[in-house]
Amino acid sequence: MKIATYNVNGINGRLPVLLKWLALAQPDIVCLQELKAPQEKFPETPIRDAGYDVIWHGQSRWNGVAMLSRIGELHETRRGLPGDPRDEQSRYIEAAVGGILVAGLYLPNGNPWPGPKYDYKLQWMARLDTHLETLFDLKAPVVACGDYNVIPTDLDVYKPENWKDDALFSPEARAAFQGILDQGWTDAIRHLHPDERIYSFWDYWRRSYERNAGIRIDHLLLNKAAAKRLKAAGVDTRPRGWEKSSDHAPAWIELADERPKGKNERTRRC
DNA sequence: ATGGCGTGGCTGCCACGA
Repeated sequence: MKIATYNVNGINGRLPVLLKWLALAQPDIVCLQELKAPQEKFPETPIRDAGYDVIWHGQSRWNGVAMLSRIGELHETRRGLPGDPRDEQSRYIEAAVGGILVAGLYLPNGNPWPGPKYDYKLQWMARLDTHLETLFDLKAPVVACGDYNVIPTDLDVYKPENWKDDALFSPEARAAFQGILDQGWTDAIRHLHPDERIYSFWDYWRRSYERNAGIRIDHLLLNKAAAKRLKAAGVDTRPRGWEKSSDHAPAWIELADERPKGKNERTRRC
């Protein structure tokens, strides 16, 4: 089972790129961020025509998250991150599908730092920490993926000194991300590639992608049951080189199929 | 150090992103 997270930076402007990538990569479950479309302007029909069930939480101009599945119906368990009823930004959606629980999130950018947007980011991360703690111990596999807008370590940024004053690389944001990992979550890409430079975002300007001047901010976190099934993880850089691309590329994992139970044990041994 | 580019919304710009 292949699960991906992709910040599309505008779902309607990006639809041809998204559909081309879905056909190419054939992901089973996809979380999308930065739809930049109100609820009624989400392109539901072309996505369903591509073979996916879909749920989404839109917002005019900014934010917006969606989830796609081609392995069965999405059973939505939550929209909106709990912990602040006054928060009206569309940044969190959660659903059960195919025996696993998937959370798709778009963590606030937080720039400029310091400032109210930065405060909102840290508050949002504290709420995420609280909520993910309730999901970690579920018996079922849980995948919490999305644009975290956090560069976890120096290995995740092409030139750390350029980012030292940025909210994506602030000590507090990094500590908050580490705090979530300390609950026991596995950063899938880093776990399988401990020393490799892997990026998921490249600025549009200064030929950043051509120079591979990127950062890794799109993450897939796995609880114990999900980590046990982790087979592969990476970033699919192909669409980043296409015309009219997002500035992000999709990050993905592959989970092993659920192990057959009971009567199949014997036949597997033969 | 600054600016560079791109999206969407409502009209010649502005807010926002990372």
